[in-house]
Amino acid sequence: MIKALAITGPTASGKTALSLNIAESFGCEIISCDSMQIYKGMDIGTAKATADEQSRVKHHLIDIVSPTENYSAESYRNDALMSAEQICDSGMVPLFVGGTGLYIDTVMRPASHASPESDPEYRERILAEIKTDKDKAALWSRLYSVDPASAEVIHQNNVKRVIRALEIYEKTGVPKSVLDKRALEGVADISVGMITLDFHDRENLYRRVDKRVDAMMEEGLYDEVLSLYNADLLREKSTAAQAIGYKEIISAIKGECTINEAKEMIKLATRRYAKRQLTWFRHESEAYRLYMDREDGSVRALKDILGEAHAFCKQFLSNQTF
RNA sequence: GCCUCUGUAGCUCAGUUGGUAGAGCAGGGGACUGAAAAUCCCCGUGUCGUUGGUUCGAUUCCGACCGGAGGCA
Repeated sequence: MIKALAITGPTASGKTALSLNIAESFGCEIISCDSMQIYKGMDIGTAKATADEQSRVKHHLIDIVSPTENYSAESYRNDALMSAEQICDSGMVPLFVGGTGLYIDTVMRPASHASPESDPEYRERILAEIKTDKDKAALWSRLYSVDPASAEVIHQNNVKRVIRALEIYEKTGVPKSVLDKRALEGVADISVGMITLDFHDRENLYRRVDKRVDAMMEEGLYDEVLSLYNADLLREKSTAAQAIGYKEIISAIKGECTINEAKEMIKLATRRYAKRQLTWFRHESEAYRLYMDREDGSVRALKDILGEAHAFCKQFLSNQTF
């Protein structure tokens, strides 16, 4: 059983700074838990730890694939567990840091279940047929006839999920709902002590988001996207090209909007993303909630935040029973 | 100074032939098991600028006043 720490929370909440401090204090190596920082060359827009910061603490799962490649939650699970084992073998503590809720959850799940790999061609083929609401309803009915339990929990407009559930049934002959149930039976290989960052006053978070986007623009986000785009690394339907900060700048490059408009759209999209992340981490009931501001919304001293985080990590790492 | 248009949800605006109102965006809540920074679901009471008048009843008609835009002097 591997014991690991984790720091999660919405974008711009202060995960990186906290993680460096914790890593240096508790002898950790960091495993990034971020679906976009895996891509090479996407540095400014994904707010990767700087080269300097990465030299202070070893980081894993950053810059591991080209923006043109496909990656997935399950690839992440495999890579992350492998990294965690390596880190433990070298006598260090794995520290997961990032805001991709699905990714951190895959790590904490019981052993990988036998769902088939996703098939981009299958998706494309089905997606191409879906034009109207009627098509969506028909697709959903198709799922209902083979896997009613999944159909009932997936809205018919959520075409991506409907397709995935159908794909699983057609490749394995077993409904997704059955596979999911089986997956719950195992035992996780890893025990994670998770801190999730939160704010009493959401405006405090939104202000940090705005400031960060301004900073990214000053650091040269436009040029970063432009050179990736010119090198044909941000292709239309790829996951990387859908990243916040990248898709908006691509629009500006194509002349669909001004740079300033792109900047405002990035701020808006980032705020909405942060909100979704808050929703995700709220259901992380085991996690320790660490507030970055006081209850009245005023600023909280950094040393208080660090003190609270240290206390949690110390307690978790010394606890022998789970 | 006079004339015309305009003032409705945080923003942009519909609408009510007089029976107290609704969209988009923003915002809030939620879901999430191999695309996840993606994808999807749910949520709209606001002195209808103020104040008089007509009316059983006005946000809707009339007057005055106060904002805003334009035109003529």
